[in-house]
Amino acid sequence: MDDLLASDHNELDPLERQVVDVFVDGVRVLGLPRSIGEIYGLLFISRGGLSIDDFVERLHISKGSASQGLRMLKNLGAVREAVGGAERRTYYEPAIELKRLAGGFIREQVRPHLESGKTKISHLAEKARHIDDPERREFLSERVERLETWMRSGGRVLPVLQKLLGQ
Amino acid sequence: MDDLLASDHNELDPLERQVVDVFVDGVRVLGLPRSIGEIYGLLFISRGGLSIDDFVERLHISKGSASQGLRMLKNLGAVREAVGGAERRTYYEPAIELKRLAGGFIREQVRPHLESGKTKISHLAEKARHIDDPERREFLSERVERLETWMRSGGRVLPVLQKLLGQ
DNA sequence: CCGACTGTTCAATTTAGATTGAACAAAGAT
DNA sequence: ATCTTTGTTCAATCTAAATTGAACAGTCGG
Repeated sequence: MDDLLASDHNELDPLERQVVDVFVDGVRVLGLPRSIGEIYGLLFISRGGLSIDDFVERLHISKGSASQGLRMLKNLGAVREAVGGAERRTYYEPAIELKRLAGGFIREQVRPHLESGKTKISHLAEKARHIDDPERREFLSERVERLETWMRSGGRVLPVLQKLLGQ
Repeated sequence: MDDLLASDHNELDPLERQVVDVFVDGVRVLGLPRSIGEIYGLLFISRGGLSIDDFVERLHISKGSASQGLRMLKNLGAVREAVGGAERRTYYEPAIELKRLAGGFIREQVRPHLESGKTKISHLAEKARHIDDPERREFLSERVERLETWMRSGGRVLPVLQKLLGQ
């Protein structure tokens, strides 16, 4: 609307760059793509909301990357669309409560794997039960049972984790 | 020593394959390479120790992969060399206590990142303190402080995690 | 209705990092 | 001493996944 002819030297200043890098590192540990870290990191040290084009210009990433990254971050509950703006353009704000971030990650990335793992393992348990050779059956059943114990431990740990991270 | 002319159809049977796949999935969630999951998975459902060539033959991976994978697994405390063998060849056995596995992963993969993160963030905090514009300084300091809080939470959670996973 | 603006999609490309395999080192066996 | 057996190293290669960007869909303004 205003600032026609916006000049294009919106480079990240050194401090911003460093914060973004911290998040890039952070998400890599979690197995998420770098762009996710960059986008969330930039949001995290910016006052007010940012639009897609802000990410494109300041991080030098493509519009496609920004769009997909923001979608994932929304799914993780790490980002929300700013409300109330009478604008057409949508602005994004970061969720900055660790509890919420951890919760989203657990819900979207951890639980699904845990669940599918449990399923596969219970199929394994069934198969193991029908092995002919008794020695082999016993051994494999014991190991599969151990896997089941692990999964249960995992399931029990997650809620505690979430509770502990809510301060 | 014996079995000269060992025939080479040591294919994984379906149940073994499935167990290995569970571990392949598992390690991917943890951000570790597939070969790590294959090697550990095969050990996990095998009685007695396995040698490097067992992994090469049965998993169809290269000797290099097996060697590097076993090294990483040793560092993680997930695998140990079998003792007592009068053999030249070294045999490997899996550690199957979840507590030990989780402990190794936390020690080798999580803590280092957490520590380096803490360092970077305390540098950031220092930098933020010297920003001229008071509004910007206040905002950035608050955000960096929040990062420090996150790191502390992370640090506090790990021991609890380890305790909970020890049954 | 048309044109400008905003955001999404997905096939093609790029890239990070996992895997390979040949050369090498170490340590027995003969 | 030489050959064999076992395991490691690391530059080259391969591959899975992230990123790009052009085409597309939707929507608002005039």
